[in-house]
Amino acid sequence: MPTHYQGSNQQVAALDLFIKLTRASESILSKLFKPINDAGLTASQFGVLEALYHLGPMCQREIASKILKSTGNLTMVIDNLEKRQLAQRVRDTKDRRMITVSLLPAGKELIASIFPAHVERLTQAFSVLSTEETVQLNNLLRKVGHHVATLSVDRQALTS
Amino acid sequence: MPTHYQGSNQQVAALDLFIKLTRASESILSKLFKPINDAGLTASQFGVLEALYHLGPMCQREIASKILKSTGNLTMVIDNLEKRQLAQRVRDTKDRRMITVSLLPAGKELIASIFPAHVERLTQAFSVLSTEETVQLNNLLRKVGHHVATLSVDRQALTS
DNA sequence: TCCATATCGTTCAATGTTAAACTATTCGAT
DNA sequence: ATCGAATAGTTTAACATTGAACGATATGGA
Repeated sequence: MPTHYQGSNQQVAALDLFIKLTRASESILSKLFKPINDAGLTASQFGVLEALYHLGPMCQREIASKILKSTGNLTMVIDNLEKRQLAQRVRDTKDRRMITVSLLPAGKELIASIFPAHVERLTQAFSVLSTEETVQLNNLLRKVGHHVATLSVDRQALTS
Repeated sequence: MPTHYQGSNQQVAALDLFIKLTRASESILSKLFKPINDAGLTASQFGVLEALYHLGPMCQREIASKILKSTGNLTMVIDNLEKRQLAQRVRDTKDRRMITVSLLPAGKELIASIFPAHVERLTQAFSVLSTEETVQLNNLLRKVGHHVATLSVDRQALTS
């Protein structure tokens, strides 16, 4: 997948790295969620169930921030989980703006039955890396991630 | 962002790495495409225009394989580009099943005006890494990417 | 020539996704 | 106490995304 762009070496390297990063991520994601999709869950639904399973009941805004989605999106995803009796909404009595979402038995069973195999596949996927390489990758991603988070305001203003 | 899961060290490390990888990818993607969205293009539209810009006219199936999307999806994205006079469809006269998609002047101008700044932001994003670190990250991602691609058939059968 | 098969693109149904406008509720400052 | 600001969730419009079914076209072999 060569980059068809004539720029400086640094620019070509950045484009190349960007493509590799997103492709690796997408490739892992699609392979990983195939069995989950086959089990009848979308990635978003899985994300919500997993959050509720490991962190306990939460309001929708909390879930949204955990899985990095908009609250409007959460309304739809949880609608679909409710239709299938996998989760439930309970209006908070103290603060009636909030709705606490929790797993129903069917949802708990489902996520409990799916999650271990998911982790196993994930472990398999990264098993090609040595312990040291894992640490390296972790550090490099953290470095880039933090840097990009920093860029936001200044660069946004400069470049738009 | 701790992992709330009790598994083996290897499993916890894999989960952690997976989260970092996808978050880094998503974080870079969202920052990077913000200015492009502001310019009135979605990520998919940008992807199609960029492919046509750097690789020349192509049929929809080729575009789909370049940007890793389904052909059904391409129909919609190109519909939207056509509506805005950014690209055009031309039915192939030799093989009437195919449609060659090419840039219209407005599309060419738009992508030409957007792409350099895009590359610059990308370069900025990765500028936090040294040349050596860039090579490292590249190699690690290639390693994982290739391995995951390999897993497909066997694991899919085993785990579903 | 004719037919089975493959290929290209479209359509459909279902779900996801966001930003923005909106409703209901709460909270804080005066 | 009241009113303006903030917060939680919903709705809407527009676009994305896929898999599966489908129509049109091409191709190769009988």
